[in-house]
Amino acid sequence: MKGPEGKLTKTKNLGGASAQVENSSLQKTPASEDGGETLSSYWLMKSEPESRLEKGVDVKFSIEDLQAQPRQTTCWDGVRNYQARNFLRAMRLDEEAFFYHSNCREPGIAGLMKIVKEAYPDHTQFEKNSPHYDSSSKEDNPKWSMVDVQFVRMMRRFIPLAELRAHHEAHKASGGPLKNMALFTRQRLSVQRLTRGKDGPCLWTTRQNDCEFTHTRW
DNA sequence: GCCAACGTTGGC
DNA sequence: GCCAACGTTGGC
Repeated sequence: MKGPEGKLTKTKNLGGASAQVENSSLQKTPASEDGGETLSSYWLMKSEPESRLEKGVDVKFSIEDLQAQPRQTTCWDGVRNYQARNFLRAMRLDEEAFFYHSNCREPGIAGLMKIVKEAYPDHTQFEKNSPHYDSSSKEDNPKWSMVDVQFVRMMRRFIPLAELRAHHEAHKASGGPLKNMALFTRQRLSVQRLTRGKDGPCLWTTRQNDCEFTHTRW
């Protein structure tokens, strides 16, 4: 597939040089003005980019795999942890999520995607041959949810785990924005919210920069 | 409700 | 492939 619509999200050359926002207060998010009650969030979601069999099924799903999907969109199935599930349910349309590669040779943030459908029941919980089948979940009261995500773009530069950790460690001492980053404080959580500092989320994107927190840029 | 056993996650 | 971290299960 990857036919006509592929261009939407790839190699955007619009805007490019003209945007000259500086730190903080930039990037208003496409927030629909609904009384301003809900601040939009950024998220981090983990997936394994290298092949691994789980109940005979390969669970590999890299950001390249997302990019190769029809309309570059997929459902994010298989989350079986309550805290992670609750974050899925808190996600709102058009919010952005960092795609994190885990359990692989080079762990780190590979790219960006956005939420294109809010939480609905994860059908794989009812599929007996799914690696994520849950016999305790009933169709009339599903336990597990998923969202649909769409590829936005690759990071201009891959951000390795080691680099995130170095910032996290430094911020633990300095009180910086990544001091409580769930990647390190909630080690096995596969869906995470990036917490807000007073100027915004601890980690987010801008038009000019792939990824930044407060005044540090990647 | 405690907590040991167990299973999974995920870096290294 | 090892193994530490940690969430879940289930006996009591």
